[in-house]
Amino acid sequence: MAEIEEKIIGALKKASGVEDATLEIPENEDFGDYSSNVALRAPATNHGSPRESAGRIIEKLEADEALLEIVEKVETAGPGFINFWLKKDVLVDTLRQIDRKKMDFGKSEKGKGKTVIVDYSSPNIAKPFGIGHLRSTIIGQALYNLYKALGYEVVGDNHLGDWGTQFGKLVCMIEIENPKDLSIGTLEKLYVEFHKLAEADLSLEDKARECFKKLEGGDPKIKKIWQACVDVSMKEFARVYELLGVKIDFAFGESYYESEMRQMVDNPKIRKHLTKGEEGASVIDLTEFGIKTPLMFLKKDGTTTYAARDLATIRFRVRKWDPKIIIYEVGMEQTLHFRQIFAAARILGLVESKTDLVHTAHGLYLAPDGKKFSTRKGKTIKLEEVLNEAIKRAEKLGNEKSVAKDVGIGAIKYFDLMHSVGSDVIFDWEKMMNLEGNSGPYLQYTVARTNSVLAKTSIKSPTLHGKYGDLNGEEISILRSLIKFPEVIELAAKSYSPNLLCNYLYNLASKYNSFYGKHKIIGGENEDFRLLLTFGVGQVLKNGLTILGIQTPERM
RNA sequence: GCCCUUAUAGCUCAACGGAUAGAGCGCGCCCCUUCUAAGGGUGAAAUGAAAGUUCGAUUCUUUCUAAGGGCACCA
Repeated sequence: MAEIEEKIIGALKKASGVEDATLEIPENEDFGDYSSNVALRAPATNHGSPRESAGRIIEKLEADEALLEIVEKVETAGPGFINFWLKKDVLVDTLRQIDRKKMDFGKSEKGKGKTVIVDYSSPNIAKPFGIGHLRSTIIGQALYNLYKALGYEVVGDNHLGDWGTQFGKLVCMIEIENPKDLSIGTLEKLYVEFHKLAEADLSLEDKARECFKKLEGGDPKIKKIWQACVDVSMKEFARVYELLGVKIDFAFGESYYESEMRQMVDNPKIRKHLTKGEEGASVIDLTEFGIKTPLMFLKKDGTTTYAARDLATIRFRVRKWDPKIIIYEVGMEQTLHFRQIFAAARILGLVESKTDLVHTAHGLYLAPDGKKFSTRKGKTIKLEEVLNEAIKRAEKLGNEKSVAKDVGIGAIKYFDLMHSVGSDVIFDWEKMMNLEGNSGPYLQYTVARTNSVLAKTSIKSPTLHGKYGDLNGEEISILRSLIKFPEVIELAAKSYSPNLLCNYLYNLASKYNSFYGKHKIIGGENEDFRLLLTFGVGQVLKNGLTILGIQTPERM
């Protein structure tokens, strides 16, 4: 736990004289529970070889009585690492803590009093909820939960794409084709149709912009069509969110910032930064931030851009929540856009330096040919189809309906989250629905397995009475994993990388399953201890999966 | 043309500048008279190329090659 780590670091600083001494958790368990490279890092302050100075540091550490209460042995290894092994009692004490804290094990108060805004999901109105929005929704929700676990005030905002020229395009097409119904399917067809026609008829783009200008000007007829599009889309999205089990605190959407934008344009402090670009648009120069492409604030016809809406959003959020961090869980194709937005926000003085602006820039789902899915050409995969297919496959394995839903959705979510945020993911039906190996269902299955073992005993909540015998390698290895759970949560949040939590949980589950296959729990030696260990593993897996937004069925 | 990102096993992905580069799928073999075989065990198999920084480089820097994304009136 964190206290333990701090104690060791404290002792290490005293013994080595290195002020910024750090500890790491070695991947290989032969190198102890914690490891430090202080002896390697500062050859200037030490004399002799790294191994020799490591030896001197260890001598001092071995005389540190406070340290010896928690550490069993300290050794030097390799080129001069100092490795620490924790006492068994300290490791076993983790189980008692898990038992005491239950769902709260792993949480902390580190973020108390600070607010984090997570901008995520943000689908576009009048387009189907595609596979492309899965990453933002799932990763965003995981980040939301991670920061919440660290005690932050967290605000989730679904920044709906419900404004802009795309509606001009749609209104245009609706006027041309005059369709009988405005279902999402029709809207999508019209959107694709527009781009097909616009290739031949260049005036169409201008016409769409005109329509958008009317919408921004408040034309009641066009506003009505717009509202109908929004309503139909929201109904569609609600169904997907329901399937995913995702609830987002707010959904202000881009249209919400209309008046905010007008205020900005009228504000002289902001106005003075706007210059006329080559073709008559109002732009903000960003060269002082090393960005050559100026940011377009207003188009030449005076209508607002996506960028203006994002800046207005920052202004609003800072005023309303005074956040420490604003996380934009948005794909990497918008990297330049956010670099511009963040720079412009500083230039316009919308946000102070105490607030971090973060763009996670996740990789995209690519079609099997390695290319981007295109909404303009209507080439997307609908998320709902993917989710329903996953549920169907889970049902085939003999699960009842509600369990099949948890398992199918769990598989999809885990597949998404296990990839490092930045890398592109090739969409593959088979891999995505994987129910075996390193997968969501593997983790869920392991939890169900611990439940099943515990259900076989008459004891309701296992406790450790008195002494426990010698621990075998598998047991120690599991304990070492369990103790690290809180640190993993912190690291995953800090680096905006839910995949680190996935790795950890998979590793823990696989250690437990290995132990399970090798040793008898009920009726075996150390039964009390093993039951408590089983309970601890189940609880930590459950806590971790909950943070990832994955359900854990009791049985499967 | 300019900018950003990526390159690891047959495939899909991991690896705070650290020690023997980990998994899953696929392939080979083994384990249900034992607590959930959606499991376990075991075998073969990888850092795009070349320099540099460092005690130590998959990780940092430079060049090259390849792929993906972006570059003002889409969001």
